[in-house]
Amino acid sequence: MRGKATLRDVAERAGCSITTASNILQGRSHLYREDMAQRVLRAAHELGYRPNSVARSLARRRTAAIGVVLDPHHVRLTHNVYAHDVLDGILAYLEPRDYDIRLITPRTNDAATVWRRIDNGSIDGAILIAPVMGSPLLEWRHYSSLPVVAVGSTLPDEYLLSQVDIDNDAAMAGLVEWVIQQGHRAIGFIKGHPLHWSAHQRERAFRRVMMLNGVPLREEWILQGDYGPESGALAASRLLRQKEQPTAVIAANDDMAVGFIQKCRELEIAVPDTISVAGFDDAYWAQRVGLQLTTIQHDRYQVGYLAAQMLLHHIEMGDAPPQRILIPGALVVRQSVAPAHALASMPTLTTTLLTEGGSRL
Amino acid sequence: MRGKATLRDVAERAGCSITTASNILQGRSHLYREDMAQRVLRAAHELGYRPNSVARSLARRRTAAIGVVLDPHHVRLTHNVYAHDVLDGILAYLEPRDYDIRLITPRTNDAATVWRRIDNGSIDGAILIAPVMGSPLLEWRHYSSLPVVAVGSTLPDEYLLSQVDIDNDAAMAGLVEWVIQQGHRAIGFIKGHPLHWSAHQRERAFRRVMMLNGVPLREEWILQGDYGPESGALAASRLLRQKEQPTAVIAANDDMAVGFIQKCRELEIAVPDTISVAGFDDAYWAQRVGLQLTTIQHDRYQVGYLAAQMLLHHIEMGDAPPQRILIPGALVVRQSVAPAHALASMPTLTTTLLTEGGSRL
DNA sequence: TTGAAAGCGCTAACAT
DNA sequence: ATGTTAGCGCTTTCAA
Repeated sequence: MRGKATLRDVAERAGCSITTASNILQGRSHLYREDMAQRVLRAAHELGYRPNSVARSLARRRTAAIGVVLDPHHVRLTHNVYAHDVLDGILAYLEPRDYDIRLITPRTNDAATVWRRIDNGSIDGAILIAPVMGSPLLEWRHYSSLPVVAVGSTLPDEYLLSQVDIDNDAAMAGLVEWVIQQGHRAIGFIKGHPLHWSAHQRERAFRRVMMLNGVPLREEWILQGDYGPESGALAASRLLRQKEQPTAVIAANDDMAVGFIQKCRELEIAVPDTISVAGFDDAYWAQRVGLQLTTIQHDRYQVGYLAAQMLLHHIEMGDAPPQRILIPGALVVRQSVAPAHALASMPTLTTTLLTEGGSRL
Repeated sequence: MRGKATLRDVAERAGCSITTASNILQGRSHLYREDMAQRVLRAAHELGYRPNSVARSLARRRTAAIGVVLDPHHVRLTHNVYAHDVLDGILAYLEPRDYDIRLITPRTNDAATVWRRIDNGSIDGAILIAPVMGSPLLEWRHYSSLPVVAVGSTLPDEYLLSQVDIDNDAAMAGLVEWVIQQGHRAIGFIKGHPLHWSAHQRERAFRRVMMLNGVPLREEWILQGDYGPESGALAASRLLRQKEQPTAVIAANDDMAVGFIQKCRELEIAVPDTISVAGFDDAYWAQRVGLQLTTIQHDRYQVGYLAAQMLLHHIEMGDAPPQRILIPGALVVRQSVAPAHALASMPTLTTTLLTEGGSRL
């Protein structure tokens, strides 16, 4: 009963060679006589035989395991809402395919150390979760020949890294456009963490769409944040202290938007009546805690799912060229953004949207 | 440079036997002459040698990896706030000790299948995350001889399972007592998911303390929930439709409390003015989204950390007898519970508490 | 239709 | 102070 029986035991009990037992247990019974197959199968069952995956990996030279590596920058998994959903998607794809998942959370920035941990022969490939700028994970090519896919960071082509991510640029562009169409001309922005590519991509989209629409960019309304709720609150106190204030603020993610709104409440500034606030990410809680945040929703689960699929593809194909998949987001209109003036005319939308399910931009 | 160099290559280049190379690379250089050690180390470095952990595991008969197994009942990791924190604690303990973590999320309830996946020789022990009643994970003893620690479920002794959990009973008792001391005599309760031991433990504590204090238990105010926010909302609509209503409601967790409060807002019932609501768990968002939930805080991270520690202990000690660690919670008084009547006298507290940091009960 | 033999890359007695 | 040898449990040619 106990995980002790080896293939040799099975073979002995079935009265055959180890090879035979191995073949039959791997489903190649058609090579043998019916009764031989039966004997082996029965012996294995009676002994409660379970193949030792370590030995198998060694012999096969593949482990049927992949690594999920969290960038050391993201100290705790917990507060990384992004990672959970992605992880779920990864698991959903890999579990039925009998792949094992190793969770790797390096605590150092030394690339050699990091990669020694990752590529120690125990996995066939790795998914890198949201590598930030300067991350040791990006030095991949120097230290490893493992197939690798990055998720949660849309990296410049130079990195030659396969990646799956949400389309930050398009989604933010859609959001900004929509806010402008709500009649706002005085719009602030709270930037994400400067080490995240997504922060820059979202900001760039914001600036571009503002300019394209001839809406003046006021640098004093563009504040640095770090994707954390506190930084949103801080931005609020900074912004709301200024003499002139925007009628709407777009935060580069929901956490900051929530922090911002909290601070507004403390200061007794009405959202969205006095100031509109939009977020980005559709974080789990943002929708259910009475904030009614207007935001961008995207399918992080899908990101993980596709990344796993892509990785397996790379593992099988050998050295396929790097690919990039960007998944579109959807604008979710709730109640944290109001039209700029009651008098403003409602312009025609150029993007499709729903009032609470979300649709593709 | 590429993960190809084997120990044999190193030995060859250093001009020594494989054994020598192995010993030196494992830190036993004191057995050899200074220059031998240097030669080996240099050869290894030049070749970019990295030991193959699979081969090492096979030879050593231990893998230096542990499994973290999520009960199949918890479909998605994502929505299991509990799991994140625990996982963080586990990682924090194991990562520095050079243990690998395998994440296992069985999708079936067939115990044989589940355990075939878990105990396939690739881990030295497992941490079972919140096994529910009837979980295949609990059939452990029939299928595996792996050291195992359960977290997030305080199981009856019969299971002979080592476990680390929060002290549901004591914490809920403290909370209920405190609510009563706020002057409430009409108190409702929303139960957790019936398959969770914690749900029963929390309910039992509620009932006990109510009786002990001579506060009448009204069954129509004790509603079934399932730990999800929607079930809290549902309970609210059911409860608030009744002719007589409690002045306070204790939910078996924060998610349900949040759902409850949301529904109250929809129905324009003031919390805590008309009805007080207390939660349990101190979920990440409950504190920051303007709910100001009075709740029980506990250190889930610590649970994970201690569980990992306990597991390693079991792995080293062989078959130590099962242990149980219960971590106390702390009452966190925020603003979702008000005194029952302005006129009620403030009773002396029998538990220590803080108004926003929380302290041990 | 079956089995012998040679590994996979490393460790660990046990020599020398 | 260093090397020889025998595995760990399984897969996989290659023969028979």
